[in-house]
Amino acid sequence: MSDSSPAPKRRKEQRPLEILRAAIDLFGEQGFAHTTISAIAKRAGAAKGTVYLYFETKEALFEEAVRQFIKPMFSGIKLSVDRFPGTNRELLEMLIRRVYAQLVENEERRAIIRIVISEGQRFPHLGQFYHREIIQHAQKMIGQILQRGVAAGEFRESLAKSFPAVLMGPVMLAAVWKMTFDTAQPLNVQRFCEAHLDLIMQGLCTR
Amino acid sequence: MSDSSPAPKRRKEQRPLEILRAAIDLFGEQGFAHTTISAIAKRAGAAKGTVYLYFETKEALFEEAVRQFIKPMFSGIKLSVDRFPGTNRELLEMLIRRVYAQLVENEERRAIIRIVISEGQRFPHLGQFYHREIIQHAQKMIGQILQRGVAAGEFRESLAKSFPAVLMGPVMLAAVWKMTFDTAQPLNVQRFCEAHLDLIMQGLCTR
DNA sequence: TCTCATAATGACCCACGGGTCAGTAAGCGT
DNA sequence: ACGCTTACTGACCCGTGGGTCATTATGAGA
Repeated sequence: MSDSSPAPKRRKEQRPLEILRAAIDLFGEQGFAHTTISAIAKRAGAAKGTVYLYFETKEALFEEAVRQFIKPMFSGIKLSVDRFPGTNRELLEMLIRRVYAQLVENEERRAIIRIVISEGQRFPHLGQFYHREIIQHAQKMIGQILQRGVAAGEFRESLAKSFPAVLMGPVMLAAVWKMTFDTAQPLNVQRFCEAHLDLIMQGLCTR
Repeated sequence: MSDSSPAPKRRKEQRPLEILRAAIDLFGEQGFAHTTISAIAKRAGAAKGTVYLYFETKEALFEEAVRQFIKPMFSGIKLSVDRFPGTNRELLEMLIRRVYAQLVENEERRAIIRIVISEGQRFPHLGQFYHREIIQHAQKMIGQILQRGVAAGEFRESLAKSFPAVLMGPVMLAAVWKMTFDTAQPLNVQRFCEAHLDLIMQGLCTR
């Protein structure tokens, strides 16, 4: 018997993780400055002092919490580019759909994005870390798909190969929109995604 | 003699504007929570109490400062769609170039964007205001260009007409990149803009 | 059941910063 | 010059929240 929630005292080495979870939730909701250690402790079912048992300072807790949740962001998106059965066009399409599902439609992930943007100035580590863990991998993956697609005659030679990120522009906009303008004008992510795919695949101009 | 900086006491009805300028600078650099009224006052060459002569609370000052600088953002971008001499394609191209120049390359404007994203949760007014003053106008303008372009046979029928914002996605990404990842991997905005135009005009796929 | 190492607690300390207000001094009218 | 209005000042007040630490509670081993 014992444990569960009423009196799960003592004997816990999963405490740090519980605290990190609570922390990332609150930092995402309220930002760094407006989140108190007491609030984090309470949500984690612990006392304030317990937090300081595992983390030196609020800053340290913050950085570790964000890192903890940046790491797995890419694993949800990663797909084996090498062994994909379909065309490169289909692969790119699937990748983009997956990014919308993983980054735009998922509230916790959007919160991470907001945190990185908001606190990027005061915590340059975060921007660098996010770049290393997500952006770089994504760039490489997209670059690879483009290169193969061109070789296979599916894609034309475009400037996008120097800036793979340009393909993901609308994703960033959708994420920001959801966080910022959604009350003013709700965004239908599904249809936005379709418009995005339509645009980058076909372009605007007639020929 | 007199005035200038050493002892510009009293007699000022431009005081509020000086304070707003100082405020927007610091809010942009450090965010809402980390900016102190004393710091704003000091930068404006006034004492703390003076700030409270013109603004009720820190929140009020913040909202007014941001509004003050959101308003003119669109005027720098606006162009007369009706009487443009060139093609719709040229018009769209010029519009996008101008948006990069006004929003991405200008540090103060980027700061506004970061503020709206960062503080959008705690100050929903801001998101709504930005949407009303910038997003809505921009959507209308782009929608108009697309519509005419299709009518003139320059553009194909695309899903972008339901989501004009999708065209501006890469702009948002570039702005965020400059604020967040630029130390990790500097962004060449000029060339990024070219890649963006290339992409949306021509698309990726061969035909 | 008793002991002891240590996980956990929360009252406490104190720096910081939003907001106040009694006092100061700059100009203006006379 | 002399007052009088009022823009302006900054020392002060006090709530908040990061960080500490003496004390308590827990449970594993004897």
